[in-house]
Amino acid sequence: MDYDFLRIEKEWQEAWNKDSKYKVDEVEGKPKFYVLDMFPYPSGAGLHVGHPLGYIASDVVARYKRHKGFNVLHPMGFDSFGLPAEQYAIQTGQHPAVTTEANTDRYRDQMQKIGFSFDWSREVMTSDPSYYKWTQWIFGRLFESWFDRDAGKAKPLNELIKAFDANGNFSVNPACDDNWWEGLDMELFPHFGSHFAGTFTATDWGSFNDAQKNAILMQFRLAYLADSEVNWCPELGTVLANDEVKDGLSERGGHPVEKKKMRQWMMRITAYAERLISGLDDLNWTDSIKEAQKNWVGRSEGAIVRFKTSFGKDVEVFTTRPDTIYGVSFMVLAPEHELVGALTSDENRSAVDEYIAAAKRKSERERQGEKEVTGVALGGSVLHPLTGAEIPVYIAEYVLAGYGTGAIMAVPAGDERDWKFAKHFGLDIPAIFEGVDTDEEVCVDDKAKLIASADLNGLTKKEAIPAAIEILETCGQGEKRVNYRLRDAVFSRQRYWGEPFPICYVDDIPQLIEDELISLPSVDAYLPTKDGEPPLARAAKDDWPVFKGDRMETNTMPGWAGSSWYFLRYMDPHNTESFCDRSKSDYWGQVDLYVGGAEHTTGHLLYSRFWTKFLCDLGFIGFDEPFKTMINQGMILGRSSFVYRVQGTSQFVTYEKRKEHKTQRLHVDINLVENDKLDIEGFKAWREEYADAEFILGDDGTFTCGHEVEKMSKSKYNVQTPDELVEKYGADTLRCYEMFLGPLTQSKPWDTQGISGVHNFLRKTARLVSASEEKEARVEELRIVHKTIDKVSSDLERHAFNTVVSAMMIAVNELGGLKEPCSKAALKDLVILLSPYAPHLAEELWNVLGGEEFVIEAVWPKANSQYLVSEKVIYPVSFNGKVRFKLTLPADMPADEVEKIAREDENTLKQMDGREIRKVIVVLGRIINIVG
RNA sequence: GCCCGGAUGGUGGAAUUGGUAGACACGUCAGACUUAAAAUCUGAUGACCUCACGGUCGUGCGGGUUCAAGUCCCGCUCCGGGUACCA
Repeated sequence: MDYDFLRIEKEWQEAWNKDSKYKVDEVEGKPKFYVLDMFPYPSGAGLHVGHPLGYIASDVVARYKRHKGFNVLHPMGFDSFGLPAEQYAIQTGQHPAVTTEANTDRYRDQMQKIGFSFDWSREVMTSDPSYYKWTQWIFGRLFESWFDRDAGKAKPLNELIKAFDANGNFSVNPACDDNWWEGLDMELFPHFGSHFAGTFTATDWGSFNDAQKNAILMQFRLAYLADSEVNWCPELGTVLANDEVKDGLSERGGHPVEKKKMRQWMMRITAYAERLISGLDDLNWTDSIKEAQKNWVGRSEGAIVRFKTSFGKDVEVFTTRPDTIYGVSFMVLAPEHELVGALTSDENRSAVDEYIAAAKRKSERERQGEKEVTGVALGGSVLHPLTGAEIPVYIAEYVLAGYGTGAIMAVPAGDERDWKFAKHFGLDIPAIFEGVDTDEEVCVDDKAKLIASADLNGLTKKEAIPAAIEILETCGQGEKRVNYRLRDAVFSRQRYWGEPFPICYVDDIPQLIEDELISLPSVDAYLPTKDGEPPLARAAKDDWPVFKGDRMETNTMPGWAGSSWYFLRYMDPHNTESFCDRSKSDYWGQVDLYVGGAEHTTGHLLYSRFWTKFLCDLGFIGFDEPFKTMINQGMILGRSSFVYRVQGTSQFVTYEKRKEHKTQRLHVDINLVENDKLDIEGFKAWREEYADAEFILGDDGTFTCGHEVEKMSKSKYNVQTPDELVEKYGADTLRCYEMFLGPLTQSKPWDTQGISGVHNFLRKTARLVSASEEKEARVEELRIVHKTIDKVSSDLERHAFNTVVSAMMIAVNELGGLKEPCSKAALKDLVILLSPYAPHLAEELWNVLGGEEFVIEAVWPKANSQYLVSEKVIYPVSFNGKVRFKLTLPADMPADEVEKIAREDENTLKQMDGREIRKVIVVLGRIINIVG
């Protein structure tokens, strides 16, 4: 039988579609399994072979779980809001929705050709109004909620208002910024004065007008407005991400970028900091991802310490080592710290200003990477809270404004960086550790006992920390504090192609527009306005589908808004009454297996967890972690091919002889190369300049290309799309090959050299089946098949996708090596094993073997242990660990008998050569080791 | 700088709990079939020494534990990813 994969794949895809084989519904009583893939952004370039890697793995699992009797939810959709479509719209004027649709069509088509078992009836698209209506709705819930620190969960805002009505803010503990009242516009509260410290009574609250109440409530909402510093590029009229800024200029166009405070929507993810850490415990994720998330949240325990100044304002520092407070000899502020100006003396001012300006020009990254010790003294000083000593104040890049309080107390004796700083500037290093000469080296020993530290003398770090905090609390100069690195997330974007906010303003007070879809208004251009307003500001009142209040919010939501909850929408994609009916989310529950890249560790995965926890707190769903088990697939790198041109000529020299000439290495399109041999005619036709190329061939008359593993990119001509491979070898081959390449989690080069081996395996399988006969299965066939069932099943359970393919290859080789043709009965089980990997061929072969219905619905075979045990064991006999010969013995022979036979074997006598056997180790069924 | 991965033949990789290192596949070489080619099939293929039998070395490097180490421990090197000098 010829393996006509094109016909087979087309036919069976049509057959499955006709019967809607992959459409699922909730079935009470049937166990569910939810397999989710990374949400793709449909770019104009289409899928390349790296994309399907994870999709194939998840599809294999989905199919396997169906065979095992699970009701499998395996959906696909598109994260279709995004910058490239907007960029294209700016250039061409074409509405991004048009581009997006064309791109999603291409993606869908490509995926369908690979034969994924997605339930396409559940497809969602974040840019579809019927989807983003619910993204807006979730935003609305966040806007109308606060986080109760005492209860550790989010609650509706009206509960907070009730509490304010009853007791002011004395009996509630809502999550908010430190010194939240500093975020208020004090002009709104003329009667508060400068001593207002954030407490108000029920009477106060009752006396507030709407604007005042709103301003206060804004400090506690989970979605709130605040001034946030951004990279503003006036020329582009837009805000840039950190990595879009290089040396203070925009990467695109090289325009100046300035720091600017802008009123932005924010998400209070910090309220969930603790739960984002503790929730990791129950997840089946790799330790490295959990670690990265923990580090990102960055919990550290320590204390706030206040240092007095001469002008009445304290400088607060956060420290994890309050025990070393008597070792403080100077203080360092971030260059951006608000008190820098007040602490700077006149004679130091110009040096300070210069340092600040230099720091400002550097990106955050550059500042972090700086190894040199830099800083400058302000001239001013603060008072030590316990000793009253004058502490000089510096600014330095290594102190970041965004972490802690943006100020540190420096203890050079006990901190590496502070020590280097002190040495560099010749500052005091007070000795505070017993027996350590901290003038010579910094002390990092946690067991070191404190000296010269008053009441803390003789204590170790562990004992002294609580003691120090107590001292500070007693004198009112500080208190215990848990600090997080995590910052609230900016949720506004000055873009067109994103979700509009369901917000309008009345007298500058934001109002939530409930129960109405705010779809994107049409605009005349997708650029910011001349005044730097976002593109939506171009829409006139009539352009808006809904226009309320004085003006509409003109920012849009960021890319992660829609992708933070898509896994929920898949459960109930067409619901017009709710984002997802509770009965559906109760049935499908958490995602049982998520296959995605590690690049989303600190973005998408954190935001999804945040939204899931929030929706759970309000009772909209019944679980508070989205992804129970996660596998992170590795990157697929490209394998570039090169030709060598003799310099200054149009002569090209084959790889082996390239050193005989002075050559230039040029990328050549990998489509013109097979097994490193160049298609010379194709090469000549590739580009006009090569039409007259001459070739210095190898001794075998062929032209060999060089190669290198690089990132896949258009400019390197090494992009491999799945389409060509599907056409050339078939989807089943592509699927098997991507799995066969190696462990899913590892990055690896894409190299089509090995694909023929996998294709061959499928062809051999087809041949084996077509040669099979209707007869009873023989024991030797059953041994092979059942061994394979056992191996494939256990490998799939531990997600070892690559070794499954090897195991099936071995089975086919062994069955093919038998003297007689195989029985159809034995092959049927094998074809079921094959079906998750090569569903089309499996379906075809199942049909040939006379299988009932569809193979994709067949019950997964069970390995019969009767065929797994063998009567004999081949023992390798080693001497001092080196294998010398083999002994075939009955499998049930007891250890002492095995040892006896091994001792007496003539090979043993020969190996020992008269020496005495000191010891014999027998591991039953495994190995014999003789020590002598 | 810090954190997390990784390093096994010419290549991708296998070795699941410390127990025969190199499964499976590619590539290469040789052979069969063929007028020839393609396709297919068979065999060889870690390095070195040896006609052979056989032996020595061998999982990035240096040590260690063990009857036995790719696997465990200590110290390095190089590569990849993440990143925030996190006080």
